[in-house]
Amino acid sequence: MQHDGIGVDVDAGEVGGSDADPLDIGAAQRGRGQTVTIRDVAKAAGVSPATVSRVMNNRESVAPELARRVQQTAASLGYRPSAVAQGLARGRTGLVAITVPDLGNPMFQSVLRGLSRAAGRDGYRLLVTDSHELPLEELVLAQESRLRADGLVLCSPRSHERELAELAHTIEPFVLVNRSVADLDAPTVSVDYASGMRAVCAHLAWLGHSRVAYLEGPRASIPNRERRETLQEAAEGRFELHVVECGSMLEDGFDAADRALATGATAIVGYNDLVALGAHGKLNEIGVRVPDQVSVVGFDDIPLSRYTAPRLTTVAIPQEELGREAWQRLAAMLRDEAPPADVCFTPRLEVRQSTGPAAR
Amino acid sequence: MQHDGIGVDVDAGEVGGSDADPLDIGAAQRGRGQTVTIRDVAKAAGVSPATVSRVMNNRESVAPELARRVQQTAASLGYRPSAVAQGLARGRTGLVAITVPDLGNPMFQSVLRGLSRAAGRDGYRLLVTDSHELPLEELVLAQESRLRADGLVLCSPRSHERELAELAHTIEPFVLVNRSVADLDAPTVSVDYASGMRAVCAHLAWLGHSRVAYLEGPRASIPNRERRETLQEAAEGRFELHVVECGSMLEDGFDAADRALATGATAIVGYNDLVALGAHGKLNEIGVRVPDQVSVVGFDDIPLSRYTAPRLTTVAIPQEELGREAWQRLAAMLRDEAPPADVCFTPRLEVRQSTGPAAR
DNA sequence: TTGTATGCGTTATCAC
DNA sequence: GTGATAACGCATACAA
Repeated sequence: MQHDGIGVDVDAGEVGGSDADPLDIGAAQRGRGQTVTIRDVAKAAGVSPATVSRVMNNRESVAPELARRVQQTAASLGYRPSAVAQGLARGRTGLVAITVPDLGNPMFQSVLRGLSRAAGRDGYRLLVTDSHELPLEELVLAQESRLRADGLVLCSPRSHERELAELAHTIEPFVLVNRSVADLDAPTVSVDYASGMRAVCAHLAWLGHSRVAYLEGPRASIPNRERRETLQEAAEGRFELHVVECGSMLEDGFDAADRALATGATAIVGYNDLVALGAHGKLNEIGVRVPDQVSVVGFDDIPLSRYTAPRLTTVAIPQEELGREAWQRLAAMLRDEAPPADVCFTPRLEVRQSTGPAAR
Repeated sequence: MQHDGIGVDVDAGEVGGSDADPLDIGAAQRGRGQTVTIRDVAKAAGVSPATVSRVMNNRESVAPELARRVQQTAASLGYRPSAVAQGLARGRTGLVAITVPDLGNPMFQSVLRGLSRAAGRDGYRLLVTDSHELPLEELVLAQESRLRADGLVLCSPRSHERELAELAHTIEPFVLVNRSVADLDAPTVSVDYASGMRAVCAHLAWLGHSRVAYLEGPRASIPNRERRETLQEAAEGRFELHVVECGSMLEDGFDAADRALATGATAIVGYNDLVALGAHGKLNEIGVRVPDQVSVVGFDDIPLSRYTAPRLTTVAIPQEELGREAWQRLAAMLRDEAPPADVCFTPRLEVRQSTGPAAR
């Protein structure tokens, strides 16, 4: 702020700078930052830009002593290579993009963390995009962020298969998390939701529940469809299932709780933990005791579900591992290698305190 | 994460990997993607690259008909401008970096969302970095991400004043959220935590609590210091205050609850909502009733605190607004304008169900 | 209105 | 080992 001259003209006409000002050597003609370029360092150190580049990248072929000198002048000038220019020259940005339906959902955060850690170890940074559960924006955002990154992780994409398949080539290389798409040979990391949901069913049936409400997730969500359908199948002959429109967020669950109760259900299964917790919040507010009067089940096992009162019974999925596995595949593709085979995790039912025998 | 220098990237040696492929002559020599460049479009449309550029950027000075033709050939070729090249040529990337101490904290997510929405409206995307509450990594990460973006938002920085001031010029332009730094004229968006904490004090005193435990946040956290000190001052003559080491996450609160109880406190104040909820989880587990036996107070008012059982009494801070205001200032700087004056929000005590009269 | 020629900051391919 | 120099893909003064 204080260093560089006040009011450096936005678009100084300096370009032709034939007048070599000793102080202001060919400075950037645009914007703030008195950008120190590789050339400035080269000039100051009395070497060629190529050599400076070699030194900065620890290329072996530089005389040790020269290297030190260059490093010193670089440091003294405060030289910092432009990531953008490097990106252009190298053909890679060192960035990996990821789009999620809702950054506010702890489940996606965990995936993010897994990805971030794994990619970070390889020197990659994350470009995060939140599509706000909007299928239409999703691919646009994905395309756009892919443009600034070397690869993309599509987390729980809500887009239609057709559009996804159509635009696939524009976001390549990418890997799918939480969803597989026919006609697409993109590496996929998924979870066997059906198995998890069947476990929930068995659990509730065993507890004697004869009427269950499912708080349905966003219509565009494939995991929701899989969970709902599995629930419907598995409910057959065990209990009556009522599907209640809901959503994916706390508020949605809160708002849907009434409708769930109206079905006479003694157990409520949420599309995810947030929805389940939202519903539980409502039950608490209107004095319905959990699990004495009504049982509540979530899905995902976000960190918080372990700390609520009562602790939430839920289906645990290996969230960080999803991120790690996704990176493993993307990294392979970035190296022009064949990615590891698709993987599908089997979730585990985490029985805690929010479920109990059916009230009678 | 790795320090810079060695092992900059795993695949450094690979670059030269594939040699001249007879198929993609003159095309990008590296990696996948048979990149369609502006030149290809120009050639195919029979115009100059400059014209294509004008068309792509909606410059007025192109004949309507020509423009359409160019657009069509561009579309048919599947041309998509390289964001990296644009960044280099324009001198701006369209990216804004933000570093937060913990992406897993809903409080920061809300700030993120506010920033994302505001910046998004101006065509900017977010480059998010999580410093994992590590003061040492923080600035390194910030510098690095700043290099790929046009500006930076430092959210609740944990770094020492000195280092921050020293490296300030390397991350400019930037704005501070949740912390002001003397000797630094960076635009700042903050919250008057002291006022919020005093409200908590008054509330607890009024409820008759004579012994209170504060679950302290990370040592490097300035907000923690401010909250703790305010609490200590305001406690004078009203109640006995015990400061308990804790942290910033759910687990930390859970683990610290025992120690808080051991002080004989009838009220527990958490550094933030997560910690408070974690502690509450523990209380629930060991059968201590909230608020009948022990009151619990949080800080931040994350969305979830409204849905817990009992609903959490907490200090509400305008999270999304922090993000919005931050962008307003950064945007101004990016336009070479003077940023709006610093702003400091006054939080509001949100009295809910987790606090009650002192148990006696 | 359109084309030409540079520049953006680095990397990489050559020669030397 | 080191130094010119051509990409990298796009934007933009300037000339036409």
